[in-house]
Amino acid sequence: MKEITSQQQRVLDCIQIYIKKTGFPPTRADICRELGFKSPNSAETHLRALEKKGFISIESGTSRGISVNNQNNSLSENEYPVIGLVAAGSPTLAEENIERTINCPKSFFESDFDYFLKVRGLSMKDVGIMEDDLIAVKKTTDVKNGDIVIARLEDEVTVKFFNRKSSNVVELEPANQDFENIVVNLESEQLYIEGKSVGLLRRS
Amino acid sequence: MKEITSQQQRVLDCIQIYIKKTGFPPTRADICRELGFKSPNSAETHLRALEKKGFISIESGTSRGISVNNQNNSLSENEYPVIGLVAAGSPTLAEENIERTINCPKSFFESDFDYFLKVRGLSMKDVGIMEDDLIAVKKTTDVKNGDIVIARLEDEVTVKFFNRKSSNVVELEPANQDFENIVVNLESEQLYIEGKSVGLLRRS
DNA sequence: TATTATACTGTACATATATTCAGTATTTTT
DNA sequence: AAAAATACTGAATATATGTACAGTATAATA
Repeated sequence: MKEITSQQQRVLDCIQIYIKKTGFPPTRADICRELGFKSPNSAETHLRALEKKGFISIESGTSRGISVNNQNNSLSENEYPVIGLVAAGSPTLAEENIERTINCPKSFFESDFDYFLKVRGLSMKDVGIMEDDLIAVKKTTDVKNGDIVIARLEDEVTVKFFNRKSSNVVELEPANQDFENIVVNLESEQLYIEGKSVGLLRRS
Repeated sequence: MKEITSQQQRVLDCIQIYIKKTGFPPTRADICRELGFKSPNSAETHLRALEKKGFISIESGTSRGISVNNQNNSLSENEYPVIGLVAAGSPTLAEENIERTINCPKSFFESDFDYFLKVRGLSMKDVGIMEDDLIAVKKTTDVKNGDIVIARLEDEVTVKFFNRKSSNVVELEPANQDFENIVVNLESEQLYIEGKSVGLLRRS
């Protein structure tokens, strides 16, 4: 995705506002009217530039055939995948791990997030994370002590408090007295931090 | 909103799928192609019927000028009020009780709901309802034993399990051993069931 | 320095598209 | 029993719209 110019940004904004307002994309003439251009070719050349840079797609020969490309992945802007049981060693977001998707506003939680993780077990019961709850997970390795993290240890994915004891030792702490702390020696064991919890959803 | 016929539903579905797939609404010819009609007038009459019944709007003289009216649609988003501390005796949804609103899809929880209630206290801790959690509340008095209800007892609003003991006695049961059951004798006390919990949201 | 990208005006035209009119037939409502 | 709604085919047409072509001008790039 190349850089967008300020005028092209104006046109892109205009398209998105028009769609939001009317439900369908603008014509070249509509864009001219909105932005004060006097020739439909002004809009046309901007559209071609936006298409070349990947911001929109244009269906040729089709009236109002403009669609705005969602910069991120194939998932539509507000569909978030729900990850259930993650198979050992497979990438978390692999298609076979996606149980279903949930339509949710992007800024629904305090931070943006990438997927929902369906909770198994009661190891975080004391902070109100129950079986089958959906944790909103932000993919990041930038976690602080006290964060609720989604960690992969060997072939196990687990949700725990993160607590770095020293440069080589991390403790994963449950919030349930029936469970014990997991002490990870980073020299002998591999610990992947998949992300951290930024919110929770329960649908019952 | 009048009743929709099955063919009209097919056309409406076709429009929504087309928009989702392409980013812009279909033409009459597109609808014919998708549904196997041989005359554009077949689509036209269906569109007129859908417009008359309020399911869509048509911008006349405008190509692809169809917009789906989602006000009652489950996909549409809505602003839901967040109710915090409810003043004694005042209606729950009175403006002064609304802390803020949250934009949330209508069909976000299993059942539709009316507002979010911000939880105070830990009386339902053992079922994972923590302080400051937001409970999605459906306004209803139709509750069953075992439902988590929002009940008003005298001037107190509380979240508890509902348990009808007899025609005149209801028990409100916490999910926390530190709290005690509230036994309500309906003959001597007034119990208002404001609604029941249909989901939970935590934003941290 | 030549070339390409950006940022427009203005005209023209083929065609994509909405929309009307004329029919036919069945079902639902009044 | 009549009227209205539903559910189509088929043809015709005005216009809404994409798009090419001809210019002008400035900034960025090679």
